[in-house]
Amino acid sequence: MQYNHQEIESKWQRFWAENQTFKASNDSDKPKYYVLDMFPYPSGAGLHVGHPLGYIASDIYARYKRHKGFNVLHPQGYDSFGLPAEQYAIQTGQHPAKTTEENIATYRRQLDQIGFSFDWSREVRTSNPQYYKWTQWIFIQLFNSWYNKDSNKAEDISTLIVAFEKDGNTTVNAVCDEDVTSFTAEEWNAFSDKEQQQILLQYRLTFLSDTEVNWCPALGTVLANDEIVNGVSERGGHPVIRKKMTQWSMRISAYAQRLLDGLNTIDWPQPLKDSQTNWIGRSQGAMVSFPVDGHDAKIDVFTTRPDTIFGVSFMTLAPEHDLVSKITTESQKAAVEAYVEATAKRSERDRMADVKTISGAFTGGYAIHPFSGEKVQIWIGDYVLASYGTGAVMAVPCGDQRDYDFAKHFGIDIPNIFEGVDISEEAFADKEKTIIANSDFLNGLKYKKAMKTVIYEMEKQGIGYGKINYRLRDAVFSRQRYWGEPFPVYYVDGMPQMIDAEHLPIVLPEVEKYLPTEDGQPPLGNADVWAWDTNTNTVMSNELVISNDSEKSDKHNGVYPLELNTMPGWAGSSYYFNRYMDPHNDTEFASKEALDYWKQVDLYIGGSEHATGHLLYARFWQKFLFDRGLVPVDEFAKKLINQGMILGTSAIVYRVSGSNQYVSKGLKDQYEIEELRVDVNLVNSADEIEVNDLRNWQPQFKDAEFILEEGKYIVGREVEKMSKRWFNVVNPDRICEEYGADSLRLFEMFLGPLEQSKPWKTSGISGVYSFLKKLWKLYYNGEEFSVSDEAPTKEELKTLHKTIKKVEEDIENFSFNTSVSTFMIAVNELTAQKCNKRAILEPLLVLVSPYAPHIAEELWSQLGHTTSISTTAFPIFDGKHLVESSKNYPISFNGKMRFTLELPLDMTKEEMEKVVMAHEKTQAQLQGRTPKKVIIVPGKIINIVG
RNA sequence: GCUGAAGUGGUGGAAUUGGUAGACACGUUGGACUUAAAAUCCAAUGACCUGAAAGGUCGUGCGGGUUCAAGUCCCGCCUUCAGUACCA
Repeated sequence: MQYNHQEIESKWQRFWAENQTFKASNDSDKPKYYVLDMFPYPSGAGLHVGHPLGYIASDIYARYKRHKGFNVLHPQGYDSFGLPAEQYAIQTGQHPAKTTEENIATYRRQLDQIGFSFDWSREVRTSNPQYYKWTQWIFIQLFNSWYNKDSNKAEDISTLIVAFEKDGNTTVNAVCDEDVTSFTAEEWNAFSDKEQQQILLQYRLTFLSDTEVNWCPALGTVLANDEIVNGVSERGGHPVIRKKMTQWSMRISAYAQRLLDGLNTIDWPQPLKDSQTNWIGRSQGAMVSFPVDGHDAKIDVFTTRPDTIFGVSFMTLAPEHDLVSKITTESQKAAVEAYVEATAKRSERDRMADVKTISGAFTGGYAIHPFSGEKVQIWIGDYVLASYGTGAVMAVPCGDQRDYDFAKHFGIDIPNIFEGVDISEEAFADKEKTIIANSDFLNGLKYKKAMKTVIYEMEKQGIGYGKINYRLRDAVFSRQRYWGEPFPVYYVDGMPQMIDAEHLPIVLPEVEKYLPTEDGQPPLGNADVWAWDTNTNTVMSNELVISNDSEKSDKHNGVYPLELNTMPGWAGSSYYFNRYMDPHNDTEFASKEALDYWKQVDLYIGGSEHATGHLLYARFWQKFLFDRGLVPVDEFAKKLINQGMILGTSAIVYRVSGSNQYVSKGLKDQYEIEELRVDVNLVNSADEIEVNDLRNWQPQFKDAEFILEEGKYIVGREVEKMSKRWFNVVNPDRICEEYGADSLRLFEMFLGPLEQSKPWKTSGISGVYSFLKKLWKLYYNGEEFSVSDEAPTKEELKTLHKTIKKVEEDIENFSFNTSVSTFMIAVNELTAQKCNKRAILEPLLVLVSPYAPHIAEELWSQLGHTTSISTTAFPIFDGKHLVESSKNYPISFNGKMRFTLELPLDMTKEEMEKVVMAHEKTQAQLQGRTPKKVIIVPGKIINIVG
């Protein structure tokens, strides 16, 4: 019988589904292991061969862990809210729920045909109301929490109210808005309810604020920093501008330090940790106040080099800084206003692209140096960013290159405060070599000592204080989109109110148009039924409640407007790993028992593109949930692996410019040509394309002429991202049909190291396919299935045992590519040995089964087993039979090489010592000296010591 | 500019972490089987010297170094990819 992958694979996929083979139990005596993939966004294009790479790797590991006796949780679901479904809805009027449903069905079919061991009974979908009920619930918990810097964790807002009632806000040490005003207990108690709510909003972990946001006019929504690439939107590449809007934000900045510290406790790839570290951007320094001459105002600046404060010769404000208009003198007004206007006109992108041009304007105002009392000029310049620090810098031209360039350009003084350093050409920024001079009480001090001294002095005189600044901004949480989680929020008198948890979920309403309303409100403004009735606690018609206008809404008997924004894409993905533990729980997002049992993800596999998005937000929510006692651990994933991308190999034809002639690759240099990408699926493994296939493919080739070389048309190749528009997408359906899922799985692993990006080349799959056929033939020597019960030979055992050893090591190290080679060697050796012995072939199947589960199950059942191979224990290497032929060992004496001996690899230490000793005795006799003692030490060299 | 990763045959990639470089696979070439093709099997395949073999020389981006021994360790360059970017 021939190896028939189609029959075998559909048979066992059905078997696994019917028997719920991979269903995980929340109650088991076995140790637990949680293997998680980043759940996919179900896009309309379906899966291409690049998508399953990480899933295959995690599936191999999950299956391996089951063989090793673990209770494995290996779930899958869909991150099903998102922009593409909504954009499709805008274009076609199709409801996003409908297209999402269809796309999920396609994904599920494609995933099933690859034979993953997912526990589908735990599937989650972020767009499912039963799921986003808990997204809304967590939002409410964030709203009801504040961050206590003394206990260094999030606490219930009620503890903050108690503190306010007792002492006002002067004694609490909280993370809050920067512009909170201080008040006493008496003042607090005298505030109106609305005033109190406004103040509390400045402390809550999710809060409303007028923030300058990244507004994308083309998409009609705000974008988070990580959704912008090079000044344009990540999706679609539309321009992005800065705009002030009232938005929900998440106080992730409260967790900046803990997000940094936590990185030391988790086994994540270093590059990913580095990019999170950079994103959080911790810098240590001081906050210093410079009074403004002649005004009742001061300029606060953050600096990492307070030790250089005596080198300050001017200050620079961001053009958007609040003080600019106030301090500008009459004579400078025209110049300053012109500069501010010019800066506002320049897009963020321009400003970023152009870092060379030095520009700025003098305000005419002066600040007073807090130590020396000297007057220093105040300038504005666009090299100072409004969004970082305080939007103002103290300029030390001798110690900072940008300040230096600015001073040189405008002819400002550059005083030197460093001992023995020439600053005539450039600034001097080497902290380690710094010795301070011309700086009063800091003279002669080195960097570290100067830092301590100056900060101490600042704090003593009330000029400033030591401070740690973070680049990490609070995350904007509102999106002007339809296809996202609605907020569980309504407004009374303009103040946000949370809907009681018992009334969740607040289900996304139907709308007729998915675009923003005419007056610029988010799409939910189009819903007819979108107001909150506090009498019945239900969503009702918003006919009466037209806007957030407080006067109107209050007149309507407790019916209030609901929040019109929806949550961003990362909301639902920030806790889904906890929901998998107990996905059908209707009273909690997961029960305490389930959370305590599974605790955290043991292995998480996904792409590195989520480094500063999902993976940072998820860590933030987990820490928050941990603080509030809702989860048992404060990092959600112990180990993480970034799988590399599988790239496409595009095919290129060359059109002779201005004609309908296409020239083969080898002759293209003789013409002036343009490159065109064509469907890779038309090209064979020799880069050859049939011109008739091309003619039929697209009308533009129909009447084309082809200039061939040796009768063939050869295409050019280019490795790039798999994408429909490059026509280089390879569909896994085709591969599964032609070669089978087991081949696809083996081949994706065989392509190269998991973490690396690598190009797909379908021609290479024949190697793994013929491996499977050879494996099959070990059991089917003729037409009939046959294995013998004879005792294996030493050679056969050697093959088996070295395979066990290597494959186990490989899986533990996630080197799945090399174990595929190991299987091939094993099959070739066993074929050569004509081995058909059960004692060898049965354990071999278990080794192969994580990689190629279908063929393994089939042969396993033909071997007479009635239970699934996935419940079988992984074979154990007995340590005895691994025998290599021999190897030359250099023998050294006092570190100098003396001679080499050929020793078999399976020798014990004692045996080796004997042989080497005998050799040494002979040598010593020949040389007429006394033999040295032989000691085998770990390592490659065998040492003889005197 | 900064941070990180990586440079090995025609190609993807191995190399027990300092011990016979190029495993395994693709591709190519030759052969067997076949009317033919597909499939399958066998052999060769880093470069150079020699008709071939035997044998030898050179070979892991470049230049040095450490070592009995370097793809692997150290120093200095070059190149590619990824992330980040006026962060005070």
